Amino acid sequence: MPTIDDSRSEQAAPGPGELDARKAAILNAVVAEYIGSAQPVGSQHVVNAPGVSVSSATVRSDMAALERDGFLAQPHTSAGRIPTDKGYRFFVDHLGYTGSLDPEGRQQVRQFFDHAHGEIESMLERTSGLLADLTDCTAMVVGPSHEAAAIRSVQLVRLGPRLALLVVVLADGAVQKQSIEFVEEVDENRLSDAAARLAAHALGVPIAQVGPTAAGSGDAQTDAVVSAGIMAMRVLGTADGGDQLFVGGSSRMVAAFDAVDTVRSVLSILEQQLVVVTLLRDILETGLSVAIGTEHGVEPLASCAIVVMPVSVDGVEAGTIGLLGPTRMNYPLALAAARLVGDRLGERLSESGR
Amino acid sequence: MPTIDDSRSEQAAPGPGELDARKAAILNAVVAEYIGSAQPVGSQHVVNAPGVSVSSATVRSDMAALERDGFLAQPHTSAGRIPTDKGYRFFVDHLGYTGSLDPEGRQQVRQFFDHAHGEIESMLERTSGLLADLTDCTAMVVGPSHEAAAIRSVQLVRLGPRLALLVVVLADGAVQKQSIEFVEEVDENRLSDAAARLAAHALGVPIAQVGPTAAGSGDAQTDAVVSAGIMAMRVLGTADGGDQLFVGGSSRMVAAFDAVDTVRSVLSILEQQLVVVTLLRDILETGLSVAIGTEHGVEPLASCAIVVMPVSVDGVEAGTIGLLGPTRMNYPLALAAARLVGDRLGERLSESGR
DNA sequence: GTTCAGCACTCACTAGAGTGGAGTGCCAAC
DNA sequence: GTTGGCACTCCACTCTAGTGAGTGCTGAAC
Repeated sequence: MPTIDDSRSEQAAPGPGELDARKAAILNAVVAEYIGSAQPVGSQHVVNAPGVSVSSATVRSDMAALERDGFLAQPHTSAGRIPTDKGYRFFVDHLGYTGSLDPEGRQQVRQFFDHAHGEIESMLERTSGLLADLTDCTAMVVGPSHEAAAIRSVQLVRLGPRLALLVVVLADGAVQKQSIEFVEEVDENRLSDAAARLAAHALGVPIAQVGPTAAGSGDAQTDAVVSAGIMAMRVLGTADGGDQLFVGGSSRMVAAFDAVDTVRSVLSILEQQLVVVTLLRDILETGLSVAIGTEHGVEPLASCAIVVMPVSVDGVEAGTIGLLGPTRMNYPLALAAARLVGDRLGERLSESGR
Repeated sequence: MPTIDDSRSEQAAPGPGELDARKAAILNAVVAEYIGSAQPVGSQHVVNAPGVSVSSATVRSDMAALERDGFLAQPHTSAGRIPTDKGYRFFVDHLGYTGSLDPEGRQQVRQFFDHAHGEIESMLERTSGLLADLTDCTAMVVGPSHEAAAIRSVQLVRLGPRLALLVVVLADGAVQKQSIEFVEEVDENRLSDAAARLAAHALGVPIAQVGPTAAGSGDAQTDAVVSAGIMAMRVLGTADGGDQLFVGGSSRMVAAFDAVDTVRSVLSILEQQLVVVTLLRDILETGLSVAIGTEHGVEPLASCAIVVMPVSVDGVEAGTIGLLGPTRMNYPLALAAARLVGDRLGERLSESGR
């Protein structure tokens, strides 16, 4: 459909939803400036941008066209333009260069991962802080899902006469627990018998695929303990409890909006783990790496944009990184930071256990 | 200096730092109204308060005296008065009735603990949400310290040729883990030997009191694993990692202050686990249950007040509840909520394991 | 000497008028 | 299609009263 024309620039023929090269340049310039200044951008500010070598009058007529097409909006007549969600969308879709972080940022990331230590949870927590620092956004880090991790150890630890703790260790180093209450006292022998049978039933099996029943032993009480243990494992295997969320730099949302109500509702969303985890997963599933405005469907975040980046551990998409900011966030920076940190984090998580 | 007069009311002789009955009533009325309205309180608003049956002119002269003594302040001449930190301090110190929650609140607490279930972490997390709901403050819940809990189980789970995970289960149901990396490959026998010796060394001992060394076995590699395991346990036993903090309702700080900067700095404090935990501990140690303004010494929280309440598990102070709000927070409500929820939570944590 | 009505005064807050300036849309000329 | 010029729009800011809640002071009453 696009025809090659004779122009010296790579001016694509504007198809539906497309823009000619100059309009695209103007739109990009408006978005870039608005991201920096948060002020409506006038035609005069754009004339010197690369790809725009025309007068301000021409820019104005192009801007009017961009407004007609829904890429820009005017707060009021006689004000400059601000991008619409559609405008931001075009901007991120046409980010030509896959930008990389500035040297200081790369240095910071390198230092972080050189000195990173400790258990996975604390590392993810600190990663969220790093990302928030780099991008001035709120960072969300979802830990690797344990669904696929094989069970390495199953143990029943007595806590009281009728209470025990099921402790499951997974191949990826995660430890999960679930307390089990018995209807009647269980003696030591039966408990260790049950533990042995649970181990036999579940060792090597991914936690999400633990079967519902195991062969009976003849002893009713032991059987009861075993089936309680299996039930507990199946509870652990369901997704809800498995995903850990770490949110860093939520205070950075305070300065992002003028309206106090907006800040408040955004922060309360961030307090709801399940909502955030689901949101990130949904965005990832649609194949996007950026969700702008209402694209994700969570209404209180309508004035926000979210950058998501999967984290691959041993080649499998395991965790997720998310960056939350106002729609006028610095997309190139956010994307670059998410990509770099995501890659490094994935490498780091892959190599542990070698 | 102050003389006892013939008054029919139980006017106490105002000692140093004390106030006569009417001034106290006026101060309390000002604080109470300011908490509700967040507006400077004029003399006219106070004349009908209990204990103040004088004209506004008299109230004015008393207010002037209260201002001289540092209990009240004026934003500017010809404005009403607002309480100073000292004024709030007097107010909370003389809260006559140990108020209790309103019926709906009590109902909410009852329902919560009737339906509370799941592991301790998620319960504490949800408790922080409950407290935030009840008081409209930000709630902080510090989980029971595990220092005194005896070790019930020690296990070494292999994750890789040179990597194992130390899993320690404590009597209170907590599970802690620490990964251990070996300099050379360790075979299965040595690993289980080491695990057995670690268990023998540590079982029944509180995690914070695990001894530094255990008897050697003669086999150098096993000894190395054992001592690595002991080291790991001692790391787990140090306080830092042990205290878990759950913060709920941080979005409620947004509306508490006019200044965006204040909100931002308060929220960034809340992101620093260690700072918050230390802060709560410090306040508790001074014996206060309320720290107002600068009393706690954390500068960014100078316009905040903090209500703390220890949580007793089995008669021992184990966890802590904290409520953070602006200095003009609703102290009676916050104190009542913290006390009730703290008590119920303590009961709940005590009974588990029976 | 404590209380109180009266009074003059203070000062944030609000509304309205005026002004400057950034920005637009339109148009005729190139 | 592009451009300089021009009239117009409208926000943001300043300035100026006017308003009203609230104060401090004073002198008289109890």
